[in-house]
Amino acid sequence: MKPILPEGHLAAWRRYYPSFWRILAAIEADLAAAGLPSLSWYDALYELYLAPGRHLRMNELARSALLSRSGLTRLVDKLEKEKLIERQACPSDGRVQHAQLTDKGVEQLRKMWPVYRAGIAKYFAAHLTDAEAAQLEKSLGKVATAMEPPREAGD
Amino acid sequence: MKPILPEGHLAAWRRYYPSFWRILAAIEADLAAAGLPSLSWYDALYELYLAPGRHLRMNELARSALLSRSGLTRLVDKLEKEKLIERQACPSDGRVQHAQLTDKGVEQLRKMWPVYRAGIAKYFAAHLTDAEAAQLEKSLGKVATAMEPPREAGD
DNA sequence: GGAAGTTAGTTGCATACACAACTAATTTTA
DNA sequence: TAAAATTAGTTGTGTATGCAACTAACTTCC
Repeated sequence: MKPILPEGHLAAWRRYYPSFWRILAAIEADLAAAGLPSLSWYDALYELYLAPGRHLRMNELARSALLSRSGLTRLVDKLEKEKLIERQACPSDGRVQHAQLTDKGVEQLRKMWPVYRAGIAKYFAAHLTDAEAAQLEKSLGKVATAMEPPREAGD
Repeated sequence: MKPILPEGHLAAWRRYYPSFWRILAAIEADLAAAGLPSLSWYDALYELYLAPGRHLRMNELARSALLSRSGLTRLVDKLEKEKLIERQACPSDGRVQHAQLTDKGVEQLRKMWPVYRAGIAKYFAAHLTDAEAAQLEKSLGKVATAMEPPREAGD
């Protein structure tokens, strides 16, 4: 097996990988220090916030929030207990549950965003020029798009 | 709180974040499918491989391998049980343990690398031109360098 | 040199997550 | 329409990880 992995690309990966982990840990620490829940809560709430009607099926939410379905079930349990979302049975398909963002959920997003934004600014954006950010967005956009539909069947 | 986070930088973050998670999940799946251990094993073994004498203190290894000290202790337990590393008491300081890479550990790295490399190539590098990879390396290098010493005391 | 403080590593405990097995509901097939 | 296959979500179980508390060893300070 000899895949095409030029030195320069490997060097990029060797920056990409640890930078992400360290930024993530720093942001999580900031959230925890502010008495706020973790980024996985934010991700799920934010995906619902973006969705039309502010609701998604569990399956869709799992995909957007980068979780397995079982992981999503547990996360939704916690979010529902905090009344940040509500489970709603789908009238047209008895198997489907919708996760519906509540006003309290929107409020939680508003509380978390300043801390999250500050973390992105401090740990990530502060080190990039406008041009670099634009270039990064373009390059990683291609990567992200390619990975987007995490189907199991071969491409 | 109004940190400097221009739109373009936020857009870059919104690509960076999910692209990383998805690539990581794909690579981990490939490793598991090949009957190999996870990336955290690779990271730890590789850091030891790079270190002079192929050994590091637990503390140093925890930092390089992006783990908490307790997490590292548990990981080293497992690596040692597989004889991929050995714990060695430091002669000059009785508190210190060194993790020493064994030949079997080097062998494990050699088994994992082709799968890991193929994942990097397929999920990451394939979508980037040489110029983009170079630019990414430079930009994320600045980010990574800034995050590098994860000290707890305020900057 | 001995008490107090610091440092390195480990262990107890709690949490977050994935995979596989399960249940229930829908769709397909004959 | 009844059986088989598929799909959505949940639950059982195992694993990885972090934080806080702990132990042991070194350093500092008087």
